[in-house]
Amino acid sequence: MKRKPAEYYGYKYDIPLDEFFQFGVSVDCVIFGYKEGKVYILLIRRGAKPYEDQWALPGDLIYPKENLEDGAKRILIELTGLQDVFMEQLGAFSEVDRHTLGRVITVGYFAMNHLDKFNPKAQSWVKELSWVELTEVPQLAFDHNDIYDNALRKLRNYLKSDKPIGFELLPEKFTLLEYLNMVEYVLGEKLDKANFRKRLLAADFLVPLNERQKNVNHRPAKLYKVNQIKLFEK
Amino acid sequence: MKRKPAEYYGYKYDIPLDEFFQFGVSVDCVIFGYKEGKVYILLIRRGAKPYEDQWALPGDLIYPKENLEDGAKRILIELTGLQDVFMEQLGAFSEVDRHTLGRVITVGYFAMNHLDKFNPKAQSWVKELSWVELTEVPQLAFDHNDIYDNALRKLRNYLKSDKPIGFELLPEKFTLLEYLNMVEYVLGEKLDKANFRKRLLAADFLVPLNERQKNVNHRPAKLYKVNQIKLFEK
DNA sequence: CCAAAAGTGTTCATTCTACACCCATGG
DNA sequence: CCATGGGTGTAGAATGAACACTTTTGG
Repeated sequence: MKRKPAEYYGYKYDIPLDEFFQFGVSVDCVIFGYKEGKVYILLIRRGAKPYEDQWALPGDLIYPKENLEDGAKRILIELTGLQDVFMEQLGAFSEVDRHTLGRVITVGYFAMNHLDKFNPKAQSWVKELSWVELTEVPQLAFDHNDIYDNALRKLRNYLKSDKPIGFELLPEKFTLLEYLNMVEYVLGEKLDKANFRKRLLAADFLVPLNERQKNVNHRPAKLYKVNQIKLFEK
Repeated sequence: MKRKPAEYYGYKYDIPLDEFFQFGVSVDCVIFGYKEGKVYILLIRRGAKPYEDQWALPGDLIYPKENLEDGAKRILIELTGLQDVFMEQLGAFSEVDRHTLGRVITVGYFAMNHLDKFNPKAQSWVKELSWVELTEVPQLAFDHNDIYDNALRKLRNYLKSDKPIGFELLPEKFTLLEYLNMVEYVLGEKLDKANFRKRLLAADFLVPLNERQKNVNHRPAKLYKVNQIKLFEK
């Protein structure tokens, strides 16, 4: 995109206008995944400087003709093949010295899905890719721990809220207890089973299926799925 | 900030790395102000292209060595003289064609204060400055209406939440009814006076003063101030 | 029959809501 | 005395927390 000289626009800055246009912009994604009772985030081992070989959130510079959301979706698809996933912006992180490559502002994104569907594939620019349990998240490159903390806070708020977005983490069919266990895992606290069931069913986001668990050595639980429409209305 | 050549970092992009570093980054502030029962936001009439002469949120490109928060504070101080005001990030707005000057990503900021203290002063780059009632916000330049909508939603959530941040809007000493009227104005709905008082006082954010209204032709109301410490703890 | 998890019911305390009513001041 | 807003009390409904209990399956 060619720019006209600063005088045209009437700007009067104390440094040349060009120096304002030297920022890089990146997105970094906190991708939560759930499988068999545990919640993970997707981390990469960096294959490029700076912080080469260190663990980091998956992220990338966005292209000159790309907006942030498309950038975030691109990363998600490249690494996981996932499309049409719940995604939300976390905010911008902009400390002057956060990136050694130059002045780079990053915007965090938050995504959720269950892990049953896919095998993440490392791209050329990534040395290693791994789902890491929430309790095991190591020190990360850049300010990525800040971004992660932000995302975890948001996830917890969602799980506690009237609009339990956390369903996105579960497989299509799930039991109420499976959902409860996931919530307890993320919140790090025990909740009352009976009250949890009642509140959840009263909220009317779930549709009971004519299906039950199989091959369990106890009374099989009823399976539910999400009523996407009701969830969206809230 | 000088950058090393792309090869040094091991990046392999399909376009030269320099093209990633041509973004401008700006902040735009939604500054809420309260006076005598009404809530306003501060708007400027632009003195530079693009959108010259149109109404817009006050904002500016951030400097190469400045982070977003400092940029937002700078704008607030330049236009209003206000320092140490409650501020919060709203998120990034990044549509590719949102700015004709070049590729500019903007980050919205949210601030609140009461208007009794100060007279905003237009800077050289601003043709006109005005406090506009919430109900009268016109069409704005760029995507500024989106940013404003976002901010208003946030303000409403705050006023409804357990942590009523809206105190920032009020003068140092205020009556409960004054606060109620402000909340009703912003939410656009009537609330029950008795229940509002009870909930507010139970939340324990307010300190009653040994002072009452003067020269009113009805029973004078007790004045309160905010217990900043309690508010911070929540 | 037992173990284990599914699922229900009941009680009590707390909070919310609606609304009636009394109080203090200026004029 | 009245008008005006300030300020309180209460009853009933709704919600939430704690916990005991019943049900259904596999083995």
